[in-house]
Amino acid sequence: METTTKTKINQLSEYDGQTVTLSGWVYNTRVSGKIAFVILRDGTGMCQCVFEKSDELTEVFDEVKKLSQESSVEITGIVNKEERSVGGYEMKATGINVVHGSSDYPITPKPHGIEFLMKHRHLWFRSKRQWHIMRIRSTVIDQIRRFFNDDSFILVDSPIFAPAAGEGAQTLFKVDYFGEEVYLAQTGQLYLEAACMAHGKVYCFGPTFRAEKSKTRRHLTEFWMVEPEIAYASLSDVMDVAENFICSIAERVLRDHREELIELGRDIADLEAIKRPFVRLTYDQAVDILHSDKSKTLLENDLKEKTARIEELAKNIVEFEEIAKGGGKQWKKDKAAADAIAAREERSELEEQIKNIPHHMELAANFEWGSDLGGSDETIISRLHDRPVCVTHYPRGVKAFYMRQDRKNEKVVECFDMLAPQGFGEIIGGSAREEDYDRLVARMKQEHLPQEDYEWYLDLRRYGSVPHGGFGLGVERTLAWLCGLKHIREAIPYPRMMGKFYP
RNA sequence: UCCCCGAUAGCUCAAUCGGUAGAGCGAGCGGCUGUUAACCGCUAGGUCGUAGGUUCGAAUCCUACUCGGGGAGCCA
Repeated sequence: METTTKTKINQLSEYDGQTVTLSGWVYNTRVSGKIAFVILRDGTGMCQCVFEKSDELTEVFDEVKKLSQESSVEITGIVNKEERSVGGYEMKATGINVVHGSSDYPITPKPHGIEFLMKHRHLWFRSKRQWHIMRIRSTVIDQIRRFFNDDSFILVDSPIFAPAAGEGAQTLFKVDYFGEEVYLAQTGQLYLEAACMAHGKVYCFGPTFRAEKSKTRRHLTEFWMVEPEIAYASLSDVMDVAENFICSIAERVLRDHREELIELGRDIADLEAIKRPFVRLTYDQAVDILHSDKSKTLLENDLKEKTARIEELAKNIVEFEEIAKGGGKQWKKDKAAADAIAAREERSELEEQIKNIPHHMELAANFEWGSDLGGSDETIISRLHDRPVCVTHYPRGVKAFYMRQDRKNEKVVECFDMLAPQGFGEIIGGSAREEDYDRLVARMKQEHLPQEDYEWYLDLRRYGSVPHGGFGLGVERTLAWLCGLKHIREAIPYPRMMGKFYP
């Protein structure tokens, strides 16, 4: 094969009419008697390469006919604008070099089950949907760094091996550290507070580990968290930063990935609504909402809507199955069968949700001041709003020892949880930190924390203590929310969940 | 820790009341010059998750176990 200019698929518009070479992998092929279409992907996009059989190209054509999915190839041809083709450009191919012929690629263009896909995560990346998600993840992470770097935050990463267990030791992973017991960190915050007193504005960004025995669509045992910490900041200062931060991520993703979001089925209008001011509620107000008719009505309507939807689905399923079993085009039958499966899945999901609604109503109605908001309570609050909601000033007892006691109401602390809208739930948790030595020590005693393990932390209150605060944002939950993913496992390259660590 | 659902061809799923194991995709072969999950014809492909039990007969019923999915609690 002749060598020509090498280029990438996302650069093709610059080479209209020219002969170039693309290097990539075969995504799909459609071969007819004398014409063959090869969808090539090269990491930057997809391009349809068209091979027409002619006397000069007989050998090439025969080779193309045998191409299998995910073979790696270099294809040379003339670039031309083509409305019928996916990216707007296609290639009239004249030559092909098969770098490596693949055979029996496991992931076909037809649907697969989640267990199978997870076992093939290393290959699943190549599929279109996963490809979009990973690109958006990369942008989100870039924007996270950019936001803080542009605002003069200093990156100070915290250790992953952490000595003291602190609160919630049962959710930490134990590690043997040369014969001593240490834990995988579940936050870098305490370390960051120290760095904050040196640099003023700092952040850390890395993986974090939770040994929670949760098997749900919202949980990972290993996930990424970014945590900023700011000196001389009040709770409201910290919330301002958090709100600007979320807006900047939403804007950036909308700017750079509108097409991908649409392909993922995300409602763009929902994301465009992510504008300041966000809603701020105190815990007391949130509790009032839970007790109010508004919550009751929401859930009652929910019950009605879901019940109606189930009836609709039942009808659809019958129709789909009739089409699938009856005569007609095979592809129509295939589609109907696939639709029937999807409808069944949606139905069983709705049934599960309906089953939980009475329980959620009860939880909300009987919610007692002093306990933490549960998942269903958060869902109610966030569903009542079309932009993120910050719930502030939780009771002291349900929050961590380092959170700043409200001087006007000592029963609560100056903290906030940011809930993503439309029922998605918590993506940020943050607070002002207790800067007063005596109050902090008293609180540690209440929690039975061994003071000797925290002497270094208390030093921060001994030498030039100032009001300060920060928050932590879960990258995967944020990405899942932005992309409208049903399950968090798609938001991280190699998900680690309870009982799952392959590949 | 608790509750619900599932396991049949490489993949996704069928199999009516307990009566000889089926289809599509993928693979192989053949056909087709504009396909978009292409299409059409043919071929190969099975220890019905494991171990017991009921029965003349079990993919189907019962029990236990294993693995997977979802949810509760807990959490970002």
